[in-house]
Amino acid sequence: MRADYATRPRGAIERLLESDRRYLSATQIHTRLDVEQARVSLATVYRTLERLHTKGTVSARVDERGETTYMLCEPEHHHHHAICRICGRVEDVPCRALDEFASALQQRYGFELDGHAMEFSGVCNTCR
Amino acid sequence: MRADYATRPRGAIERLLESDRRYLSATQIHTRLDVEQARVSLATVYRTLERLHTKGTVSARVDERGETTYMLCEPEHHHHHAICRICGRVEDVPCRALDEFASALQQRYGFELDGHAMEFSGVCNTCR
DNA sequence: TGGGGTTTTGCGAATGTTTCGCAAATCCTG
DNA sequence: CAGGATTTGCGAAACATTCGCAAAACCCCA
Repeated sequence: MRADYATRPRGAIERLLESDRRYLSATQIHTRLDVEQARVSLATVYRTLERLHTKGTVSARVDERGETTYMLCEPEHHHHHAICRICGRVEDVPCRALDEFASALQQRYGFELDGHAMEFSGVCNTCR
Repeated sequence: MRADYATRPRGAIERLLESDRRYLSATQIHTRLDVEQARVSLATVYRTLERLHTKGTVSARVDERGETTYMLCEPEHHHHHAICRICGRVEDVPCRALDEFASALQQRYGFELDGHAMEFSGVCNTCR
C-alpha cells in the first residue's frame, strides 16, 4: 500500500526544484515546466508539492500575497531561511542563538516555546 | 480630501478587534458581527481591515492555511508575537536580542538584514 | 436642522488559488 | 508483458479576495 511511483511529472518537478534554490509557487513551477516542454498539469504540480512537503523534503511558506510557495529543503537539522529581497535566493541559517532566547521567553512571559519560524529579508552577498 | 468617516460598520469592526487580542480572519470577523446582530458585508470587513492595516493599527499575517488574519497592534516600537497554539492569544515580545544576531548574519553570510519576522508557537501561561 | 457633495456600503459578479472526482494513462512486480 | 495499484489530466467545485456601481450613510456648513 502507499507505493511511490517514479513518474515523469514527478521527476520533472523535482529536477526543477533542485535547480533553483528559492521559493516558487505552484503556478510558477507549472509555467516553467511548460516552457521547457515538460508539460505537467497544475493539479499534479499541487499534488506533488504537497506530497514532498508531507515527506519533509520541501519547505512551504505563504508569501505576503497569500500564495503558497515551495522550496527543496533538507530538514536534517533545524534552521531558518534568509531570503534575498531582490533575487529571492535563500540562505540557510542555523539557530543556536535561539536557545537562550527561549529560556528568557519562558522566564519573562511563562511562554513555553515549542516551535518557531523566522524569516529574514534583506539583500544577499551577490545582489549587493 | 480623503476624509475618514466614522461609520457603524467601522465602529463594529474596531470594537470587535479591541475586544479580542488574537489574529482573526475576515470571515471570522464577519461571522461574529453577524452573531451579535451587527451585520456588515464581507467586502466591507475586507476594506476596513485593509484600511487599518495601511494605517498601521492592525498587524496582518497569513496563517498556515494561507488565510490572512488580522489583529489590533500598536506599532510604536518594533516587536514580535508569541502566539498560543491553544487559545490563539498573542503576547508581545520586544526584540533587542536580534541586534547581535543581525551582525553575525552580516559577518558570516554577508547578508544585509533590513527586515525580519518571527513567530513563536507554544503554550501560554494561562493555558498551561 | 437640513441640503448637498463626498465617502462608504452592500451586492453580485469577477478573479485567482487550491482542491476534487473520475476516467484514462502510467507504472511496477512477478 | 499482464494485472492490479497508483498517478495523471481535465474540467468543475470550493474558497478567499477584489471590483464596479448604484444606493445609503456621513459630515459640514449655511
